[in-house]
Amino acid sequence: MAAPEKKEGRVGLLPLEDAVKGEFVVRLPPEPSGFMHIGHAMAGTINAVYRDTYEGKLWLRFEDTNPRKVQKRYYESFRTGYTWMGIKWDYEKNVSSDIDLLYEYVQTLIEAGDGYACSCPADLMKKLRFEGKPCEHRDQGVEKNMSIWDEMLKKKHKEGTYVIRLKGDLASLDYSLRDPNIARIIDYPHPITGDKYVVWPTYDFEVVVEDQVCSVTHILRSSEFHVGLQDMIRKMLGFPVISVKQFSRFNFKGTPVAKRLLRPLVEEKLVSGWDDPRMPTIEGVIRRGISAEALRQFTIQVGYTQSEHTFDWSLLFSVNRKLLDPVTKRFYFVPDPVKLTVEDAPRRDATIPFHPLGKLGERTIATAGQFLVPSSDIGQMKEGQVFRLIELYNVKLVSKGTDGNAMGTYLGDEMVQDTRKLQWVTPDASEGVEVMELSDLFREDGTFNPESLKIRLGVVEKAFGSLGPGEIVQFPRYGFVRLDAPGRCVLGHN
RNA sequence: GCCCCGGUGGUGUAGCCCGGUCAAGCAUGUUACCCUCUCGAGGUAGCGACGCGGGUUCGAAUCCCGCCCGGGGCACCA
Repeated sequence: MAAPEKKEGRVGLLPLEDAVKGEFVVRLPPEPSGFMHIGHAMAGTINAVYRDTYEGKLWLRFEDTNPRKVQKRYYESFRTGYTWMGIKWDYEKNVSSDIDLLYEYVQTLIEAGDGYACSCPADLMKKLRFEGKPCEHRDQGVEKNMSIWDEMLKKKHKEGTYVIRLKGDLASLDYSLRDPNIARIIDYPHPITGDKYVVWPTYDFEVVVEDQVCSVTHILRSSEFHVGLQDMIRKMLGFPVISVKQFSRFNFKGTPVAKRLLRPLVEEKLVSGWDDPRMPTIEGVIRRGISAEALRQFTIQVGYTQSEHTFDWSLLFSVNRKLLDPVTKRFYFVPDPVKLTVEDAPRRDATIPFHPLGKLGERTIATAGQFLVPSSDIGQMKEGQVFRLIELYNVKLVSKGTDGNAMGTYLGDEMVQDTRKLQWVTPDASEGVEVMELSDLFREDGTFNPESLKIRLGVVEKAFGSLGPGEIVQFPRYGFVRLDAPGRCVLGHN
């Protein structure tokens, strides 16, 4: 009888039923108003993976239509972030470079009687929209609208005085369709275009035009935008329908991505900066020791859905660990060390491979009975107990000692079953190191977790000093760490 | 208040469109054992879920209705 087949889970992202190979265009639409974060990276991965599967093209398009929010350094954050992720985009543009084109579409709508200039105060308009009533400007005529529009472009009106609205559907139960704003005056220098423009298109209008201009065939992005409104605008402009697939935000437990929550942490110096390893920014993720490949594989594994979700970091860590395990060197790190003197110890030069499979080279450590070992191990043992110094020899604990001076006696080289094994360093071939131990930035109740960073002091073997910043190794019996700066590591996970 | 979208174990998902093969798969987590000179990796086994209530049906995680809960939208933000 044949054994029952083992079922497999989903492998890769679900296919897009309406995608055609070779005729597939997607886009990454970041607003350069903050540093790129892990959610951008995951959404970018999804788009890039589909681009590859359907042999299409990928746009990197900066949605920089609010000069008050946009900053130059953030454009670069996304470029370097996507590059780090291994995401290659086929085309790049800034929406701010298409302003004249966008003006033409605004004008077309006004001329067609679909748009009008409105000077109602925001709160009045809000009230009217809520009640479904037209404002006094709605039917003032194309000529009047055109002359105001011209004046707006000629900078004759101040910010906050006039906007261009669409004649939407005042009766719609979807309130966002009730005469939405498509262009407004923002008198503030733009990092790219300077003070050339003061009239700026709003997102929902601009994105519809840009997707058409970029020949986008599929929209795959997180779900904080209104499909209905964009469809309405698309229809008014005579653009074909585009396939939209929305997915909800990628949240990680204890690590929100919202700038509103993160900025105070930076400003109040509760974290070291936007690149603090506890932060969800790409810089933070890198410092945590997560590899781009791990993030990529993780994204494909979890996929995307429309339901709310909060990933446990352990899901990502597991992927990261499996990628790291076969390629990282092992170095002995002793947290909270205590001295151990082994009596009658033979002088021994221990040659130990950097990896259990022996493929990453080896180092030799000279020993003479003096060691540093973890205080927690000594604390947990009883006097008289036998343990083993890994790759070296057995020791019988004679005395735990007071003030961190344990004593032991040499008990042979032969491996003994079921003995505790301790990593060790020698006092004269080791150096101090501090390790940043991380946990959730925010507690369950949404407040900052002051315990989110703990500094563990310890000593690491001399050979570790040959590594450069950015390298990731495993400290056996402790975890995978990334060398952050000389003398400082970040514990990514165990 | 109104509109839209969701609710599968501790966590993330597959299945739902086209009802039976689902006494619900995979991953993560956790427990035990094996392996390993790491508390890592690998192996084996166990644990653990269809939001609630009705209905249709021989049969519902899948279809219908009501309820509850969560998220998003209703900006001169994106």
